[in-house]
Amino acid sequence: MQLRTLELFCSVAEFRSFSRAAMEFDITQSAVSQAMHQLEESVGSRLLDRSRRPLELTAAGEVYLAGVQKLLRGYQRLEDNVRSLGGHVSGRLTIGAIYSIGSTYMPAAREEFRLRQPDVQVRFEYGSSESVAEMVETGEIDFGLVSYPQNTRRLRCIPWLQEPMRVICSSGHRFARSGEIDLKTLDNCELVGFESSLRVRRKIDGFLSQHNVNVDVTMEFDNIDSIIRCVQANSGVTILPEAAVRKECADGSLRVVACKQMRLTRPLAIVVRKNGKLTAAADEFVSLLLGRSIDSVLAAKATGKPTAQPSGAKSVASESSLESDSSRVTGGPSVSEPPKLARASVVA
Amino acid sequence: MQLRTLELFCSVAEFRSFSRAAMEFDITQSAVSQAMHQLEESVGSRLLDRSRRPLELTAAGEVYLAGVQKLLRGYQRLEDNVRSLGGHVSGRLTIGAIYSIGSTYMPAAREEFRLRQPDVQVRFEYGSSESVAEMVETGEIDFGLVSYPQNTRRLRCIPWLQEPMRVICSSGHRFARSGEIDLKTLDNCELVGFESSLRVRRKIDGFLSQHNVNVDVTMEFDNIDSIIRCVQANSGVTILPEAAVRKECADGSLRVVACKQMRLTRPLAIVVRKNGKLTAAADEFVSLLLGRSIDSVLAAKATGKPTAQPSGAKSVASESSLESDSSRVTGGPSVSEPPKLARASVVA
DNA sequence: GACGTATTATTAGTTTAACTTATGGTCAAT
DNA sequence: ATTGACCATAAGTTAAACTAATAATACGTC
Repeated sequence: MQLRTLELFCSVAEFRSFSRAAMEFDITQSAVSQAMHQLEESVGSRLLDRSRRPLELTAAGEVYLAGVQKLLRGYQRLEDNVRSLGGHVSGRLTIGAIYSIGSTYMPAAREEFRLRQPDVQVRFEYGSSESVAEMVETGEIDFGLVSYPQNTRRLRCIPWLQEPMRVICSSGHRFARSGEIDLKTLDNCELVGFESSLRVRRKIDGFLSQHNVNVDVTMEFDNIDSIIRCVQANSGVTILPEAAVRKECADGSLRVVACKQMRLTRPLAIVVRKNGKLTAAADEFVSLLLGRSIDSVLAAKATGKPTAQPSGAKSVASESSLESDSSRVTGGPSVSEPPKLARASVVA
Repeated sequence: MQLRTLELFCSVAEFRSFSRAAMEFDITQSAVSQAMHQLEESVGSRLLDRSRRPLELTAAGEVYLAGVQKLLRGYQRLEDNVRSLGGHVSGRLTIGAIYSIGSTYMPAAREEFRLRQPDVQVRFEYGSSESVAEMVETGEIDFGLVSYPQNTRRLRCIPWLQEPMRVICSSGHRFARSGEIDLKTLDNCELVGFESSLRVRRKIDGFLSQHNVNVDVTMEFDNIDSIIRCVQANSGVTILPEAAVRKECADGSLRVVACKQMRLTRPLAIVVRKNGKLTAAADEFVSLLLGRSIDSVLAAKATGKPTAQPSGAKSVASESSLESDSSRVTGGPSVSEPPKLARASVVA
């Protein structure tokens, strides 16, 4: 008897429907039907009366439901107890990330995680969003960090950050000396940019043409690091997520050009397998990133209600300068310290 | 999380050994190792300290053990409750049996079972011991009833009856008029018997030659029914399980010839898959046959202790005339009524 | 009462998870 | 140090769970 089957039964009882329970668990109705049959066979008596719509619990079903709910709550408490008692989590943890996330957020996240869970060996794998997703699917990595997330049959994407995209120029560029610019200023400008095959490029192109701005992308790269070095070397201009150039802004080699109309964000997400729970270590890391338990996120998705962030729990994002106001986005060397991770509350 | 994994953990904790727990569950040590690793990962902390021999529970492990034990007991109680509350068991039940068991014991067993569980549709499949075992393995039948049981990698045989073998003759044979005979009387006798390829035949041959009795098997058959008809038609002699000829003894066409030295039994067994629990219906039927819960039998096997039969619980065997004393095994028409099934207590 | 819609059941084929086999590494006792 | 009992790990196999497609069934509607 699978513990999950018991949860499934509770869900069925709650919704009075196989199909809706199936949705909640991201499996097919057929799977639910089979599981419930198996459950009834194992218990030895009918639990559900399917002869009416919506279905009803039998007397035995009611008793069983009450018992199972109590049991599951008990197990949940036990697990929490033991987890806190064991204190530290052990094992290995492998995380996949796209290059830009890896170099931007992971150093701080890794450091903070090391403090919390010193016995977990963390390893990173870098690649494109696609290859990261694939690695999640094959189980090569525990979870992935990607941009422009896409759910698939086996993968679920949990929204993480909306990175503001900014106009970036080298300190030698004329924009560096101008104050705030109008988006129109970019018209007919030469830009360093992403390869046209990348989703981020298409998003930027779409945004600019939407504002009737025509740009000339003279050099294309498939990763942020190359773009940065190119802009530095050639006194160029580009559009990048602000967080990616924090270091360069701090040392003065690049500038964020203030531009109020530049309202474009790059969505980042955590991608996990739909089936197969995360390891305890992975769970902790994700909680650290989100600033709250992953369970609360998934639960919110299921019920449709938005989840309030528990007080005192701050994510990587909330303390980084991502939601910076425009005063910080002027020509000057205004960018603050690298992102620090808040001590997020861990339990669900 | 599999409920079975939790039980496995309890077993590991009890024995302080992976290997012994593996034995109890009839799986390999490797499987236990993997399951415990998975459990630790899911719970999020080490439960076992493997760095000493014999292994010890960690602090977290102790807490977890206590909690899990309570939980499992709770679930067991819940299941019992619900089962009794649901009252009757439903579903289909398919039983496999060798011909002789089918015709001897099953009519009465089926009748008794119908009284207890009127909502279960029982169906029988007949075949040789081998083909029955195969059907159990493929899941074609819920369990099988065979003679000369043999455990395999996937099948477990639960001893059921030891059928006494008797010398049987037709009413016209000279033995029918003699009183008790000496085993030596059979020396150089013509016998109707089983095909030499059958295990039962080899057992009989072995027994007779052990007692220096030489017989001449003039006709061979692969099933009991044919032997019986042959003996009836040709005034022959044979050696058969007593229960198989009860009807023929009752109507006078055959006689059981008393013979004290004839100490040979044919073991019958219930054969089930090692993995995959029985359905509730199958469980009930097996309990009926054994006169006690199957769980008690398996538990006894695991601990090595013999299990006491609960008072008031009688099996098919205990009320049939299988353990007949020699007074009933004389030449006369002494055989009593067909086997009746005791109302066995059902719960574990 | 016939029909359409929404739901569960069933079957066959696929994917995932569990287990076995084989082998290597580790602890403790001799 | 050597041995023996024990647990870990990897690769391959078997069993369980799930999906996809389709049939059967309940209920509301005309």
